[in-house]
Amino acid sequence: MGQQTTTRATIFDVAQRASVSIKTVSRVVNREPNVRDKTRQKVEQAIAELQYRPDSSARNLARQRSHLIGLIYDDPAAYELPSSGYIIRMQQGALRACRERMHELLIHPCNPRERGVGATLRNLIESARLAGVVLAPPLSNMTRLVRAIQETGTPFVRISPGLKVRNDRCVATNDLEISADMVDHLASLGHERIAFISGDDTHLAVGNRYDGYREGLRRNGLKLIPELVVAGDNSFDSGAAAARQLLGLDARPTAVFCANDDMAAGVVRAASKLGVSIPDQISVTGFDDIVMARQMDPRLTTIRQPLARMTERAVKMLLQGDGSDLFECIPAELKIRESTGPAPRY
Amino acid sequence: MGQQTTTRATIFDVAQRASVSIKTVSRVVNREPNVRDKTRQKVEQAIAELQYRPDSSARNLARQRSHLIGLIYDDPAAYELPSSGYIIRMQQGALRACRERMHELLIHPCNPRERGVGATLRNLIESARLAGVVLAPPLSNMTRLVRAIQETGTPFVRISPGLKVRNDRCVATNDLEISADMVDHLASLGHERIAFISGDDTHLAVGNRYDGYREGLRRNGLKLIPELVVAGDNSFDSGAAAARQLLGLDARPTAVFCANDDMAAGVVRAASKLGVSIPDQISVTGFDDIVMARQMDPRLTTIRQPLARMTERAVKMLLQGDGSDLFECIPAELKIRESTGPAPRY
DNA sequence: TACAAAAAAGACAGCGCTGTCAATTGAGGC
DNA sequence: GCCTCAATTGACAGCGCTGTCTTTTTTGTA
Repeated sequence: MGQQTTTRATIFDVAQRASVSIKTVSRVVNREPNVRDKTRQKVEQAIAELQYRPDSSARNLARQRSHLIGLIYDDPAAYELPSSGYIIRMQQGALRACRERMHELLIHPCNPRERGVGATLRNLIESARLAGVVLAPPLSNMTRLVRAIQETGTPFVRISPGLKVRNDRCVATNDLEISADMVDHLASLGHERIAFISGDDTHLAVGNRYDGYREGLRRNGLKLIPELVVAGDNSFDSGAAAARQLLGLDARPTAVFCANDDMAAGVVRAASKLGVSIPDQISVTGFDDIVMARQMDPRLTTIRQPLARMTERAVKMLLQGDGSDLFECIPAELKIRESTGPAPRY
Repeated sequence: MGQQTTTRATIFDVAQRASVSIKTVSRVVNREPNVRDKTRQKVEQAIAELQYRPDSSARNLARQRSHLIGLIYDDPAAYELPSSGYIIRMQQGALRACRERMHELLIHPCNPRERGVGATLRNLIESARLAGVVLAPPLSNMTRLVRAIQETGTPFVRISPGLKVRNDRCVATNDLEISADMVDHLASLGHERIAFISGDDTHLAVGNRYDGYREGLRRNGLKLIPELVVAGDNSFDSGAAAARQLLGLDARPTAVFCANDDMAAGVVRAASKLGVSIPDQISVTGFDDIVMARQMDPRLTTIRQPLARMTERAVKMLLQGDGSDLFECIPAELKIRESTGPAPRY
């Protein structure tokens, strides 16, 4: 229809067309108060006619901060981790909140072992003048990084397992509690010899899961049997190896609680190779609810962290403005499926 | 150490400290020519002392474009797709190139079925003044979206399977050719009855895979047997269903080529439930090389698309400046593993 | 030593918006 | 109708940088 001027309309063009000052246009665009209805309409019409879109760069410069939220997480490329689901879910939540608040999401995977990450991070945050930063685990528990971000003075929220509150904003989940609940579930099925395969403990989360396991045993009147606690490294293979070890025991466990789903998948594989049937002879549970958990046979009983809701909440905290909410816990969920069943009778 | 002034250093502060004009500082920062070595050093020292970081907003405003690259892809949240690995790999490649070129990556999943996506996209691109846009499949083949982006006049590159070149920049992969290669592989193992499970064809890619399958049959002197071509929908379950159908045939196929790994996993599951052993009784191949492909038992023979390298290349094209490269094809790779073996003798 | 030409450095006007504060208008009370 | 006060609206100075054009300095040459 209308002829496209070669240059984009600016706030000035709109003001002229609506016969008001640019400040009034600014008020309308930013939904500021003190604009008469009739004026607003005039302006809105001019905006529509000119297809005016505020220029973020100019706005950012004037406001002294951008409309960008940074999501910072452990770079999977640095390790070959199959953690894509984890990351995607966090991105999804953050994106939801960003959209709602008219912000955009900048993703910034980073390798914490690299020299100078702190400086790089500071540089990004300061030069882009990020409106806020969400720091995902396990980075959220690395003092060096947290400090680097603090130094910029930019608002940030840590996504953190566990409850370690500091003086900054944090969204957590009840991973310790829910791990104990998983033990409850197993205990209620009659299991007494419940093994635990732990993971790589750079993830603080993993420690919490173990603590939850112990808490679960305690409150179900079960005692911790040292030989049933095996160290894994979060990988499928380490799960399989741990399973072989556990299944070789004279007194086998009747259930295995794995600190993550990958290891649980390894356990399932190893068990089926050894002809041990799940859940008839041994129950297996994981943690994370990765996509594969629903595609395994049997489908894996596991724990689903509310990752998307956590980052969504985090971004909202950031954009709320008031530093009110300092801490929030969003509960994880037990997903009971077919890999757990009644304890076998001997 | 040094006292932190409460406000950040600006280019003006640096200029003053180095006793030069702001323009000279700008030249140094942007590596422009015509700066004497001695001057440069003076400026660099001042920059270091003041911890000066150029303000992107100001720079973007002056330059009339941002340092942001937009990566636009099909929103997995809109479908419950387990496509996270696919997305992460594309992000990784784009991020690599962005870092190298001092740009940042904005991710923008979008649901093409939604009303007004085009407008939203235009709005994003224009108001953020993106430096460039990378459009991932299957969006890269949707005329409506491509047109919306074209209208903004912002440089963009389509990541596309197949070779359908238009007049814009595009990074492709040889999915048709490599699919035919997969058939070569099966044929070389003695297979003659090779089934194909197709996927959802909103992904143009899927059509190419089927074409490649047919091409492969042709060049190996095998004829297409209609009852061996079954429609799936890219899901695990549809793969399993298709497998049951194929295995129920009087004249079973000895190999199944699935248009993606999820379906292949479904096939493997269904086969093992039916007591059909892989690869002894039937060979199975997939497409995508998802993480699970390496964790299945047997590990899945499949095709790996160079997703990361494709987006990396795309971003580089964008930032190259010269509109030279219009089309580039990066070859996919055959990953031969244990799910394929010699055809059974009857 | 002098002079033209090239190289280096600077001056300054924007880029398109928001924030502050001043000016104008409208409403209500007398 | 006039005055006061609050509600609206406008004027204008930045925000921190880059692009263009001008001025100054240096280099090469006769």
